[in-house]
Amino acid sequence: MDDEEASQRVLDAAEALFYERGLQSVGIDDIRSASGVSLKRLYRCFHSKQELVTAYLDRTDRRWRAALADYVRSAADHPRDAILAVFDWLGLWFAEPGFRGCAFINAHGELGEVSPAVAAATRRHKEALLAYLTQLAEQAVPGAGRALANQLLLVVEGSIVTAAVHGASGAASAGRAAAAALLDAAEMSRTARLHRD
Amino acid sequence: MDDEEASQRVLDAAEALFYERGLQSVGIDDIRSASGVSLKRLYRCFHSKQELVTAYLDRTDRRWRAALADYVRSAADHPRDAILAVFDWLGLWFAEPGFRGCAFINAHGELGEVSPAVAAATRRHKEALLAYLTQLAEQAVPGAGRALANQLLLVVEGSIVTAAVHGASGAASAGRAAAAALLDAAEMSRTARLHRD
DNA sequence: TTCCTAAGAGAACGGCCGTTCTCTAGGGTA
DNA sequence: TACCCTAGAGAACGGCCGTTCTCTTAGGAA
Repeated sequence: MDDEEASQRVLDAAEALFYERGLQSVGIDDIRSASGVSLKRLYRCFHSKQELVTAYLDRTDRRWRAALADYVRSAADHPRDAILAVFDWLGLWFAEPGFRGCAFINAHGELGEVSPAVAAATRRHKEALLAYLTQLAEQAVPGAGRALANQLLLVVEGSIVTAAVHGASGAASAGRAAAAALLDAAEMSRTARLHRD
Repeated sequence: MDDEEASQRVLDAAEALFYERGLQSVGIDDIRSASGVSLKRLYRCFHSKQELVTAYLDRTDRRWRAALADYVRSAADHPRDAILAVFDWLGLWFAEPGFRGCAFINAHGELGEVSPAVAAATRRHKEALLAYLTQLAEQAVPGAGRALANQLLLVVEGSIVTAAVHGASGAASAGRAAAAALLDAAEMSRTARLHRD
């Protein structure tokens, strides 16, 4: 086993444990025994727990956003459907066993004030999500994308949090319904704007 | 200083520290020195850290919901305004120095899987919030309160999370705009329903 | 004043955690 | 075979944390 594979194994174990139990509740030794990588090699690949946390958050960010974009791309042809497909994907995610909300919101709530690295990773993730939603919203309602995306972001975050606390039931479909209503409102105000000018 | 006053001081210190830094980052000794209450008395008033965490969450729940309801009651006369006033109050809260999101979402993200007491307190708080929103929504759009409240809850949670991560800017006003659009949609579908029947 | 109670201060204890160090064993090379 | 390098296992270390215990001191009752 070379360092590359060891890093992957460590990161896989860290992801599972950090996401399930939180950052501080998981010790390096838990990750060591779950990954089967020796402590010496673990510390050669990741120089500290902090570095491992950062790597966990970064990889989760990339994978999560890629999975969302892949689903939306393959599930929707029209811009409006793309936005609704976001909530379909959320529903699938919420129903996965072991779903426990947004890794970034959880990490931020736990260590956002204590660890600047965690706060920065969370901000990056949410800004990238907002940028993606803005792109979808701008395609659906040209000229109103920014404002609509800001609202959609709230609904997405709210769905995730509510699903995490209450269980999956209904959070995704309520989010989808809300998104549809917000889309309608944005489209209506756009046509009104066009008629006025 | 009697036990009653000591309990209050301890709870005040615990609230400030837990909310700012999270549950696990704050030690009993931090609370002891911040409150000026001796360790012996502290453990007489609260038999463990867990009990103190629970007391902190319970008091925060009561105070937070009372502050929201008081503001809404005094700021709005009509049901629709009451719902919008929720977001005005959120905007004031977000702007407070030291705002760091929802104490329950933070606690749940940190210890929701590890501590059943934290998970239960979070669920109670969010259910009470949903009940309150349902009551407001039912007054605003009779017959559609439940569905509207589910959507409003998502927007409220999303606003809080977004304000915590991104800073206060805009989360409350975007939430207010989204709530207005959702209210409009619910009212429109209600009048359509009335006309049809 | 003398005794008793209770409270405060903080030492002590057991345990865990992140990180480093040591010791041992094994595999490649001459 | 003899040597060296590396990696793994896990002990060791320093530090913190929740909780309990001890010692001292002050105040009230007789």
